[in-house]
Amino acid sequence: MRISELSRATGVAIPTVKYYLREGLLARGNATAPNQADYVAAHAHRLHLIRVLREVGGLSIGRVAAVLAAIDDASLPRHELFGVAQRALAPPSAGSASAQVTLAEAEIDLFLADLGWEVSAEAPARRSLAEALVALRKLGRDCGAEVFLPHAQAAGHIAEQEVSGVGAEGDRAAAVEKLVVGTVVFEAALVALRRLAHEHYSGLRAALYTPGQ
Amino acid sequence: MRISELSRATGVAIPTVKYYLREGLLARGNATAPNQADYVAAHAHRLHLIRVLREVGGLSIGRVAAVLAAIDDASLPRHELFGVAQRALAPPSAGSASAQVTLAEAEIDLFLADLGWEVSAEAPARRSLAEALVALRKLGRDCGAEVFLPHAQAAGHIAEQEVSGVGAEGDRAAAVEKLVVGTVVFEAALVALRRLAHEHYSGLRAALYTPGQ
DNA sequence: TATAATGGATACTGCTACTATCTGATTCGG
DNA sequence: CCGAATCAGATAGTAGCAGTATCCATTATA
Repeated sequence: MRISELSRATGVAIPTVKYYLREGLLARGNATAPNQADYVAAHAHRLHLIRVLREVGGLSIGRVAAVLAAIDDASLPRHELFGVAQRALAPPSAGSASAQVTLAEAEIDLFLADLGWEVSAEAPARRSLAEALVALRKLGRDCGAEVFLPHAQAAGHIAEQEVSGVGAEGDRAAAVEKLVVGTVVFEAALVALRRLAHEHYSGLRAALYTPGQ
Repeated sequence: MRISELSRATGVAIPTVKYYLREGLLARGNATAPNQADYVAAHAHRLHLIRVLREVGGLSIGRVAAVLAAIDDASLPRHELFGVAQRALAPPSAGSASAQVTLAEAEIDLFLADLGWEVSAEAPARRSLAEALVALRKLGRDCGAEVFLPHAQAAGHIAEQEVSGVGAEGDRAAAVEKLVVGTVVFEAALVALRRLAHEHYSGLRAALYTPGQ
């Protein structure tokens, strides 16, 4: 497969493919001549993965690179895959937290302890949750971490099912990829479904179908 | 309150405040002299809202502007608020869908019908969900819309509680704002909680605490 | 009154994610 | 076997976004 076929097969423009090659996201094809290289199905798959992470997951190219590095790193022990994948997927938390956020993080820790959840102190999602709490307060809602209880229960439900569904089968790289794709794609799906459910449970369907009223 | 006090009170740099003024996200202060304007608490609140939508919600300035326009539009009837807010918050869906996505959308419609959910055909989240399904397929997972069933149930649960919690009290603008903030902030919280739950339910805590092994 | 800060306009910057162009092979249709 | 098209790779350029910086003629302040 030459670059133009790869491009056609995946729907990614040739200059973009070249850009990914330059950035090291995509391995170079097997060179058969100074200006001829052979790409195989694995290249097309990798290209699809890159695009899904970018477009569905909204990851930057740099973050995609980190995720791919985790997928490719054969030295990672299996039991660390989940953590590494999560860290690679996490948004680049803005350096040091404000005092408000640090305070909120402590509240979040208590909340998680009440739930019986054990998470590492470095989990990026801890910070995100604290920031969400601070956001609510800045906007005048005087609430504690317990506002998140319904969401925590729902999240716990899904996560339990998802984790049990990820078997140990397949090779290591395939397993990390599955983890990453699951995290990213089902997150997008969950968010979309919540919004659809909002629409359903609020009574706005009629309003949307008859916008004139 | 002068601009420097507004800046200090909210933690937003003065040039950034000026940028928001230029873009019309923030109303100008009441001018008391050619180079003196008075800002009030409402300005600080609006500034906080802008930052939350940007940083927690990840919205672009353009999208923030659309959301604020919906909040400020006094002519919107109350029963359309939810729909308008959702549309304003939605990511700018890339024009026309591919054939694959269009096909997936039909499957999603069936899936939603099976759930008994009634959503408008223009709901942007429908497209997002279809795109998630297409992403899974591009990566070699041969699955139907029913893979989303657990997520749909969880999303339904939360949405039901959230919708029932949003009363009709307060003035109209405050109500839309609450809707928007709830959608954005609890979405971020839900996503963070899912990741934390992943960490808890997979057995990776020990691995993270003793990374050397 | 000297110094600093203000509001507003205009111009500039840094970053990201591509695009475009160039070059010297190489392949392919006739 | 020849000329047009295509190729891989390198280098340079672009568009858009979200601020930043600078300038100006005031106005507040020590």
